Amino acid sequence: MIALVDCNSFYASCELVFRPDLHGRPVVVLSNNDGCVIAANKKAKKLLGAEMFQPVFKIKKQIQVNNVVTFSSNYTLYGDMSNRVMHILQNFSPCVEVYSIDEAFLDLSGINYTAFRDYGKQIKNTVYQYTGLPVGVGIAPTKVLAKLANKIAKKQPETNHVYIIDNDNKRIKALRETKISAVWGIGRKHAKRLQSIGIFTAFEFTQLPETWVQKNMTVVGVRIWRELQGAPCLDIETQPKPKKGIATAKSFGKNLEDLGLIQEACAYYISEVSEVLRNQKSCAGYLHVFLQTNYFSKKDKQYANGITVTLPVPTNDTFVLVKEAKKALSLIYKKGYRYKKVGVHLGGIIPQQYVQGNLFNQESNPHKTKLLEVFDRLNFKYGKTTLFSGLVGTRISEWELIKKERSPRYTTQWRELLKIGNN
DNA sequence: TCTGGGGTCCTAGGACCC
DNA sequence: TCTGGGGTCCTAGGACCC
Repeated sequence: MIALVDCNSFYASCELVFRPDLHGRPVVVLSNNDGCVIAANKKAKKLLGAEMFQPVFKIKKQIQVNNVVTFSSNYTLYGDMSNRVMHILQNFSPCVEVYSIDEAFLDLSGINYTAFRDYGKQIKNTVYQYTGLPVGVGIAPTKVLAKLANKIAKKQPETNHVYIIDNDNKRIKALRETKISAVWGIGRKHAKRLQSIGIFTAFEFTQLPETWVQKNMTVVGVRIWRELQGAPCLDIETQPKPKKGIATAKSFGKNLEDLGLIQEACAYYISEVSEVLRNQKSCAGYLHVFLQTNYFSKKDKQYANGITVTLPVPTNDTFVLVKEAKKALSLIYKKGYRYKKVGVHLGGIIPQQYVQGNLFNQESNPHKTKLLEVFDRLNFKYGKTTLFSGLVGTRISEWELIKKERSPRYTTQWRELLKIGNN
């Protein structure tokens, strides 16, 4: 059996842990640049309804009228809280797959099936006791069914946030009650397609012939189809696979026209992604850079372009990558536009130890490798921008995103520790 | 005025190899 | 009428996830 543990309204819950004064109030968390709502607690979902994931300016009124508390996103906090949760879960199974920032699959083989209910409760209670975060637990024979069980645990209060599918009656019942669009792995397109041929529930989907599913939804669909019938096709992946691409692209706080500033933002993103690259001990073979104007704007002239640079030798050296990125950017930059976003993407990623030099390039410089190690260590210990390349510049506030209402980084910065009392 | 960001997997088709 | 057969690699596009 497999358990899926999922934190409820994760971002909003993280904020509430440190703001008990807000309990019972509607709370939402906003995207980068405070543009859209990306998370909401139950209360806020109820009040804002389907409108929820709209851009903020469109639902400003409802937010005010309903007295909704808004937070800018604080990924440092969410990331750290997530790590704590995942650590706790390791105590409940030697085989844990961290599936996303707020959910994990646990292999429960070896646990007696009569004990699942207690075990699920224990997981839920322990996570809550240690972190203050509420979770739901779904237990079933396959991943897709565990996802489904988790959904039921969340929706039906009488389950007390733990639901188990451990026999065929329960499985069929769950399938009948689940809309096809709510099945994990079936997105908008396939849902529409299925509905058009009269398939509305997960159960009806399982009644389709396998050949139809294979033909119209490829092997991906077949796996879901089988898993819904209780046949496991998806393994639990304990070891995170090294990333095949690492990207970052963010809107600016305001539109930029000046190439120099855009290059500095780009250099900053490069230092972020190359750090990730070094962390997983890989090198990138190519670099893609793109920039674009604000495509929502009706009055601005529009322009978007991107360029891919193959690196002479795969590298994870921030300085080399920044230099290449800046050069590339100057090739696609056109004067006279108001740019909204720049992005970088590292690809062609291979393990560090497989990097081959080429005839015209020196082997990498050992001093430089040491230097980058020191970079990463200091920035890990004292915060992201303790040490940075001069190519990034010091005008970050000119392009940085707006985060008006970011909460303190309670758990990772000494200066931002939660204070209790008046002094 | 204001509109998120970062990933994965699969398939088909083209270009190429011997 | 019949025109070889078996591969790999790369890319673009589509679908999905959180």
